[in-house]
Amino acid sequence: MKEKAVPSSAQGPVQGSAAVVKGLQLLQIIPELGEAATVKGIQQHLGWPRPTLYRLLNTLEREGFLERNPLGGEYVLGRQFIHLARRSLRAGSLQERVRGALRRIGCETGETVHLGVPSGMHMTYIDKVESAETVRMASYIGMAVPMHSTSVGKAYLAALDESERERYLEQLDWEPVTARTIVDAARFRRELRETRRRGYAIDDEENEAGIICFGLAVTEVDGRVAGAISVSVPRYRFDDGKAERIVAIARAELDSLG
Amino acid sequence: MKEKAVPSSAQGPVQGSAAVVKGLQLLQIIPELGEAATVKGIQQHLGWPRPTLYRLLNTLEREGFLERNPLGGEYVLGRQFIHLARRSLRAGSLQERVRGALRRIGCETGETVHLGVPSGMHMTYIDKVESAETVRMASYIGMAVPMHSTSVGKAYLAALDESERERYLEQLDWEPVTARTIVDAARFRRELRETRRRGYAIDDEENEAGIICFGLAVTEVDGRVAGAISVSVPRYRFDDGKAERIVAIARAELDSLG
DNA sequence: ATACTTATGTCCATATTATGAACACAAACA
DNA sequence: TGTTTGTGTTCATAATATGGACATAAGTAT
Repeated sequence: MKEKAVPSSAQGPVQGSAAVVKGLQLLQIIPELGEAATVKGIQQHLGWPRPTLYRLLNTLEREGFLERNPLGGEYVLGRQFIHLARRSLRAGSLQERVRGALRRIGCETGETVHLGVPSGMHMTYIDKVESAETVRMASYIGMAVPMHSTSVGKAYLAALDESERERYLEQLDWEPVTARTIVDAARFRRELRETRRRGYAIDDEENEAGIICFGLAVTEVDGRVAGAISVSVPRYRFDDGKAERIVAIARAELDSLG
Repeated sequence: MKEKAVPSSAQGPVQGSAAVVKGLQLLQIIPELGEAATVKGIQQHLGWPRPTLYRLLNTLEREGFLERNPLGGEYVLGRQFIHLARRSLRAGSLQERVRGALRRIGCETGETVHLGVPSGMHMTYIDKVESAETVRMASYIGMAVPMHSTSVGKAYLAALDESERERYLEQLDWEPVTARTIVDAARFRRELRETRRRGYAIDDEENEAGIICFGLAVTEVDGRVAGAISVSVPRYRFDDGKAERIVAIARAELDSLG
C-alpha cells in the first residue's frame, strides 16, 4: 500500500491500531475533500486498495459516522458524528455560559472579575472583566496563577471531593508569593475547611500585596467542579461589609446559571 | 468478552470493522461517563478485557482524538476531535438557523427552496425544501452547482465585498450550462450590479432549461455573507407578479432571522 | 449499436494482527 | 504488614484485515 497507517506520534507502531487509525483518517479527510469525497476521490487521495477502503467506509457508514449521498456517491460526516460533536462542543463553552454572569458581577461590584480553570497545578484565567476604576489588575487571559495563593485556586480546591483535592495538595509547589502566603500544607487544609464553611475563598494579600480577592467555585451543567471566579479589590477601596456585598452579588449570579 | 463489537445495523458482521467499531464506541461513551471515564470506569461499562481497552485508548490518544488527565486518569475527547467537530458544525449551524425560514418560504410560495454555501468555486446545496407540486427539481443536498449560472451563486457573489468577489470572478470557469448562461465576465459584472440594485438574483433558465430561480444572500449573525437561498419555479408555473411575491416572502423570512 | 475505458464493488487465500489469559507492579485500604 | 484493587504489559494463537484478481455497471467515443 502506498500510505501506511501508523500513529501520528513517533512512538512506534501500536498493536490493534491500524484499522482504527485508518478509520480516523477517513473521518478527517472526507470533510476536506468535500464534493470529491467519492470512493474514487478518497482512493486517489489516500492510495489505499479498494477493498480496504470499502470495508472501512461501510463500517463507518453502518455506525452512522458517515453518510453517503445516494445520487453522486459522495460521503459526508454522518449524524452520529454530528450528534457527538454538538454535545461535546456544548460542554466546551464554560466561558460562554459564565460570561454574562461575569459581566454583571463586574458591573454591580465595580471591581475586576476573573474566571479561572485548572491547568496542571495552576489555575489559568480564561476570562476577565475589568474594573472601571483607574487602578486595575495586571492580570490577563491565559495567565497561569498558583492555586495555594489565589482565591480562584482556593475556591476550586475547596469544592473538589477529598481524594481529588489531596492529589493536588501533595503536588503543589508551596512557594511563598507574598509574605502572607500560606505555605504549610496542614494550615492550608484548615484554610480550605474554613473556605467551605464560609462558602467562599479569600486571598488576603496572599498572591499580590494590596489586593484582596473573593472566590467562588463554578460547576458544569452536570455538577462537576469546572473552575472558579474571583472578585478582586485593592485594599484601599476595601471597607467592612464590602466582602459580604461582593459575595452576595457573585453567589446570586452564579446561582442563576442553573 | 461480554459485549461483542458488531455494527449497529442488522446487516451482519463486516470484515475489518471490529476495532473501528470499538474505537467509535469509546468516542461515544467517554463523554457520557464524564469523570468516571477512567480505565476502570470504561472497562466496567463496556466489559472489555484490559489489553483490548488499553490498545484502543492509546491509539485514539496518539491520534489526538482522546486526551487523558495526567492527575486522575480520566479520558476526554481530544483536540483533534474538537477541531474536526468545530469545522463540521460550522456549516451545519447555518442550516439549522435558516431551516425554519426555508420551510416557511417553501410553504408560502409552494415552490422548491435551496440553501447553498460556497465550496471552492461552486455553491453546494446544504438544505432543500421540496415543492409539493408533481414537477420537482432534480437537485439534492450535497450537490455542487456553478456560481455564474445559478441564483444562489449570483446572490452570494453580489453580496460579497468587491475584492473577494473579484477573486472569484478571476477563477470562475465560464462554461455555458444552457444557451442562456452568461459566460462573459464583463457582462456578468453588470449582471451582479443589476442584482445588487434590485436586491435579488435571477437565474432565467441559465442553469437549467425551463427553470427560473430567485436568489437572496444569507448572512451569519456577525454579518458576514455565508451563502444564499434560491426559490425555483418551472417556467410553466411562472406568471407576472409571481417574482415579486416570491421575493417579498423570502426577504421577509430572511429579515426575521436577525 | 458496439467497443473500449473507467468506476464501482466483491471474493477469498493468506499474511498479519487483534485478542485476552496470565502475569507484573503500584496504590489504596484494613 | 497483608490484602485488595487498580494500572499496565506480554505473547501464543485465534481471528481477522489485507489486497490482487476478478466481476459488473456506467460512461464515452466511434
